[in-house]
Amino acid sequence: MKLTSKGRYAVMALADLANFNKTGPVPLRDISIRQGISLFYLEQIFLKLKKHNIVQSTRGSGGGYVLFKNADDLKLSEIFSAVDEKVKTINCKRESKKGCNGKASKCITHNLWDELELHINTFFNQKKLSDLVSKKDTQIR
Amino acid sequence: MKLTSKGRYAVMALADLANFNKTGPVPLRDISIRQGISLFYLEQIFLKLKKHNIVQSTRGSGGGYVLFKNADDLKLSEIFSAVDEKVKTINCKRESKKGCNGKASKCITHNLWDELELHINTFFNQKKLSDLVSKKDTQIR
DNA sequence: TATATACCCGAGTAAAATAGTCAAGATTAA
DNA sequence: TTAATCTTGACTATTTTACTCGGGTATATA
Ligand code: FES
Ligand code: FES
Repeated sequence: MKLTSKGRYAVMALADLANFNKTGPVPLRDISIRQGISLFYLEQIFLKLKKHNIVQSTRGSGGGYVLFKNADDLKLSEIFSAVDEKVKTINCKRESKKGCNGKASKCITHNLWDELELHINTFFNQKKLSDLVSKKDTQIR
Repeated sequence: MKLTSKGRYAVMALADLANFNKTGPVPLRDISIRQGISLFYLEQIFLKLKKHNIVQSTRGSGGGYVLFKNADDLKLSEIFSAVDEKVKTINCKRESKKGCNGKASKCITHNLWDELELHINTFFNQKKLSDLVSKKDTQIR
């Protein structure tokens, strides 16, 4: 049970972005250097973030990315779902109808994993990107 | 973020065991058939469970496994740790001292993942194997 | 307009983790 | 003895992950 680097990097990069985009678009190269994440990998990630309206882009020289909404309105669950970091604890082949192994009934552990998934998702739904941004910046405003 | 089948199977198999071991040792073959888990794979899993004193074994004909302690005393966290199903959300190379990428300071997301890990482990610490066992059996006693 | 900066996008690949298999043996009840 | 059952270590196939690459397009600015 672990996070993939895609999810971790996405949150990291967005937290970085939130810290630096007050002065304008932030290029990926800066984030790459500051956070030590491969530029190519970041490109992949930000493409998805853009498609899900989490960031906006400006092309060309002086361009980069900015957050689409305020950091206090951005839930971690949105970020994760944008980059396909899913919480997947159950094993049902067909999620809605049949249980594990194609049997019609649910297995003995099904409800447990369901609860677990709910428990984890609650965490991601409560946490906002702003919870990560350095206190200094938010206090100044 | 997902559970491995080792963790899922371990809990499944132990729940099955808890349901059937009142009459004596339960052979893996029965569990394998009832739960649809490969016998070979179960062998691997139960070896670990035995090493961690979660089950006891009896060899030979009529043998099998029984729970080492009561189902209400057995936390899911114990089961998971026995089969190496770890909750691992952070990326620190050296867990105790240095942060990600070998930098001395913690990265911007470190505390977040720490909280997440705690949140998940709380769930596993609260849940007991007995929470999975069918109500019928427990009501009879 | 030339040039550098930056995003855009689809493929491809190497390494790691996972899931599952197998063979040969030891112990015990009947 | 024989069949049932656990014991152990090693092996392999598959899947997932993490990352790389190449060849674009758009835009600012000198
Ligand atoms: S987890 Fe859904 S039926 Fe087993
Ligand atoms: S997760 Fe520990 S320093 Fe980044």
